[in-house]
Amino acid sequence: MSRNEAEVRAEKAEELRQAHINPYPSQSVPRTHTTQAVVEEFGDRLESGMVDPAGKVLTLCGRITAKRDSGNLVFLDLRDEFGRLQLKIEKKGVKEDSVLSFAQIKKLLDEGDFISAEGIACRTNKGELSLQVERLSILAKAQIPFPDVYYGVHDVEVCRRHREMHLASNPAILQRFKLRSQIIFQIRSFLTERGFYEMETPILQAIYGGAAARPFVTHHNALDVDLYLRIAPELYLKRAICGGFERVFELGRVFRNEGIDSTHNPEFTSLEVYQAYADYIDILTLVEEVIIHAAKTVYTDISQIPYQGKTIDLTPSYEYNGQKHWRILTMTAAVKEYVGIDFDNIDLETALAAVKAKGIHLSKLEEQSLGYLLYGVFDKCVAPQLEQPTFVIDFPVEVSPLAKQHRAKEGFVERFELFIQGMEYANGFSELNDPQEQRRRFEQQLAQKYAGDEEAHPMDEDFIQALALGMPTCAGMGIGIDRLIMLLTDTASIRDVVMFPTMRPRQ
RNA sequence: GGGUGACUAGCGCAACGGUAGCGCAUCGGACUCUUAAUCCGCUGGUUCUGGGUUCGAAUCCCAGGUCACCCA
Repeated sequence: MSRNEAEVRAEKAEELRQAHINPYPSQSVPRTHTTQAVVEEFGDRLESGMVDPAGKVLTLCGRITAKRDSGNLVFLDLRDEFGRLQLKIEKKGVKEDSVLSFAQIKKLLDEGDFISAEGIACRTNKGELSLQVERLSILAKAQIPFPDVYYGVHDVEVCRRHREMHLASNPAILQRFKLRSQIIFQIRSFLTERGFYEMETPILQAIYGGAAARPFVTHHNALDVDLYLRIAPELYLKRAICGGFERVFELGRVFRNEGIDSTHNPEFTSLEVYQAYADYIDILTLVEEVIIHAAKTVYTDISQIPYQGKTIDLTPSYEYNGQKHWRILTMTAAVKEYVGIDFDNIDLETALAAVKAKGIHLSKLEEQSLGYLLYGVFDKCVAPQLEQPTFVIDFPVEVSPLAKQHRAKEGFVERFELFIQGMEYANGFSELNDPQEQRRRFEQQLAQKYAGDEEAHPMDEDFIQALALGMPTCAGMGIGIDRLIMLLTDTASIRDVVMFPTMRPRQ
């Protein structure tokens, strides 16, 4: 029975211990240079075959990603977060007081091991900038085979279940998640500079709300009550506005108990922003500003965002009320343009016949009223066709229980959604602040819930009481951050911008 | 929820009804300028799981599992 690689590596760790070398030491490493710093300091110096004449001793640390052994000379590739540097290790060059002897380096080190190396910058005969190693020690022994350096890990299941392998074997993936972090930082600082305060509202909620979705349920033992993981922070953020905050946001995780596909993960990151004394066009403008600011952390030219073979243009060039925006069209205009049915001048019976004549399949809910029908037709037939950034505005009141009635159009609310590449990126509206009207909306939602709509909004008395205390004119918006990061990192699946996506547990 | 496809050594793949094989890695050996190092040699398998058909199944059939993609 032969040993597998994991057993071999465990034995190597044991052999280090036998030699009184801890394969997992705890001392901090006095790093003087990252791989990048070595390139910056010596990159345009040193002739081939030369060693830094100043003899400056550098200390680097990182992970071995390749080992090339040619007898009394061994080359290791050392990778840290910033890049790669070759270590040149000559038998005669390793000092007596090195933690690992030349023989131990050859025999006991493998790809994946973390090490620290002390030596002098040099350039090999073949011209590669390297570190001529004098002392080398182990920081952490890797005990399973390191992903193939040349091929990397490409099995999507391994990449997602064991993201550390994906990251360790593929610098481009590490870069994607660095960008994610930078984008989120930029969004936070943009809003903070604009006077928005970041809130931390409950994730465990007794009544979930703020969106149309099914929640995850959990149980609090001491209170002996079921609690829901939030599907949105909306209602609490508006209560903060009722209390006197004028500009608030929350950037964090929300949870929706629904299927998993390339644009849906059960937990995802949302940004919600509320601004007092603003209306939906003001907050639509803020959506543009936030997304453009985020895009500028990645691209200098926002008119040429590459996404899955297409090019997205984020330049606001559509004239609306004297301002430049992304394309704006009302939902009825959109349906008229893309489907050819004019919902502004039609009754339910005629509309139903027209929709059915086009072979569009409808749910019971969608057959109930002109509003549900309009939204259903838009959602199925128009949204998937909106490739360049497009705001669709003025939604039916039936599908918008938290939005304020339209100032001019009966049966509609002041609401928008942003679509890019047929996908919803943002949603916002002038917030309903009339407590009596809010109660009526919740009651209508309850009626739908009893009629079988599992995503209908539940009644929330605490929220109505907050509105009764008074909420100023106000508008708010939400952006799906994971989808935005997909767009800005040209990634096809949400599961590859979420570092550890939800997967069915093994066994 | 429905459809399609994938699953074989640590990794990447082949064998398509007739003895499970190749490359890389691991392991042993050689080598002071390699960089997917090279050269020589040796290991390594519940072919996702269970059942069926067959003289014989990785291969065909049925059920299940995981994943991916598409549709609702």
